[in-house]
Amino acid sequence: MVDAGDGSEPAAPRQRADARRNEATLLTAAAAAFVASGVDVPVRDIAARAGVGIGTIYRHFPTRADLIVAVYRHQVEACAEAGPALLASSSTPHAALGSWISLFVDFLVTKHGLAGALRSDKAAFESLHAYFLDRLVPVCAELIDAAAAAGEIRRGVDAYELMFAVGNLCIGADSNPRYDARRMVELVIAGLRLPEGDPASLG
Amino acid sequence: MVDAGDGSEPAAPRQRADARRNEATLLTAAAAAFVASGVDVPVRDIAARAGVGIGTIYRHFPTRADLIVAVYRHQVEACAEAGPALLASSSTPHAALGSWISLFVDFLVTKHGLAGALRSDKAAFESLHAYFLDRLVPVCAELIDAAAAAGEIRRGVDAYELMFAVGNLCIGADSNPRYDARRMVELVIAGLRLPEGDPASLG
DNA sequence: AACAATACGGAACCTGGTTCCGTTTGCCAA
DNA sequence: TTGGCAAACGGAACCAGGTTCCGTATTGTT
Repeated sequence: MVDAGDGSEPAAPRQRADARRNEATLLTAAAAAFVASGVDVPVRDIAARAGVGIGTIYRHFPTRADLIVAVYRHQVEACAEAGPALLASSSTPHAALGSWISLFVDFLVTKHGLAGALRSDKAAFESLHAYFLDRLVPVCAELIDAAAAAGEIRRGVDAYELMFAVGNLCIGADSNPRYDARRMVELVIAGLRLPEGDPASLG
Repeated sequence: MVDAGDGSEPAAPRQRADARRNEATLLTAAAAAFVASGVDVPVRDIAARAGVGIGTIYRHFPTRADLIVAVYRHQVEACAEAGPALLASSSTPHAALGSWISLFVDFLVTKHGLAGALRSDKAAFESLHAYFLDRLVPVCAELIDAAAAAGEIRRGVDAYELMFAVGNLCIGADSNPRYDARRMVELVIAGLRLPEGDPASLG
């Protein structure tokens, strides 16, 4: 959507070679730092790891959220794309929804602190939140609609709300051996099912 | 229960009058500050509000968690005590569990940022986390056991895990009009129910 | 080779938590 | 009532981590 129309990358008013190099270096350094110390790792540490100054990191990634998004973009995209695929290949829409959410949960819990960062109220993380939501909520909505249309789950479930809830459930899932986010998310997914013989108990 | 046996307060090697006064002042100031700016309000703000120095606040409440616990102790106690009462007065254990969780959720979502603080990985919040859990997990376990014994919910649900999950679901519930934690928690509680036509899934 | 634009580094600054110590205050005993 | 001392106070100072800013170095072009 930023593309000017030519071949590959867009309106970039040509970037200097060292800049491009540094950006790549930073990306790998950040990825490594995130794995080693979580997404809350101090900016200075990432800069040091990449062998660049603090200024450089801020020039390329004005907010920490930009850096996180850049590092995980591939995986988020993959997750988004898996939605329709699962819908096509699963036995039922509800099964597809379950598998897809499970994919998302796996992604989140394996990134130290990412779920927590998503929920931070710092303005800097706003765009991180927004990116995840923009990309994944529509996919989730599609799955929910399909399951609802098939009569497998209750109606009126909001995709945004569900994604938000799942994200929340993943907080602290790493770092706490007594808490298994997957199990709790499963409970939510189970709760979506229509009560089989008891429609009256719905709110 | 902490009382040594004499009249009122126990082994306190007598506290100076001004100290006692300041502690009370701080408690009210903190409560007000929490309401106004959330539990993350800067320590300096609380001190200013109470008209005392920063040192004083740290002397009385070495960590922010201590302050939070002190401010909300009454409500946590009340919640804990409501457990057995609900079990006695509700039509079914599962209903009691639902009502009790709902009580807890109402408590959490009305305290700006408290749910988030509970999940902070800062060491200072460790004791906050511990207090909530120590006090409420046993109550929750009792309700779960009763419901399981009555055959209303699946077996093997861990009280700690459930409380953790519910706490997580409350994060961001204030401050985000599009997210209703109560609804999501209800989903979890619904998910606890035994699949009605599927006795094979019983533990 | 020289110049302008671009990018870099990191010192400096800001915010907020935490510590420390010189000063003040309350309490008791003489 | 007063002298003395431990308790308590206040807030400056320190630390950590994020963010800004600007003098310097690098790139690429003419």
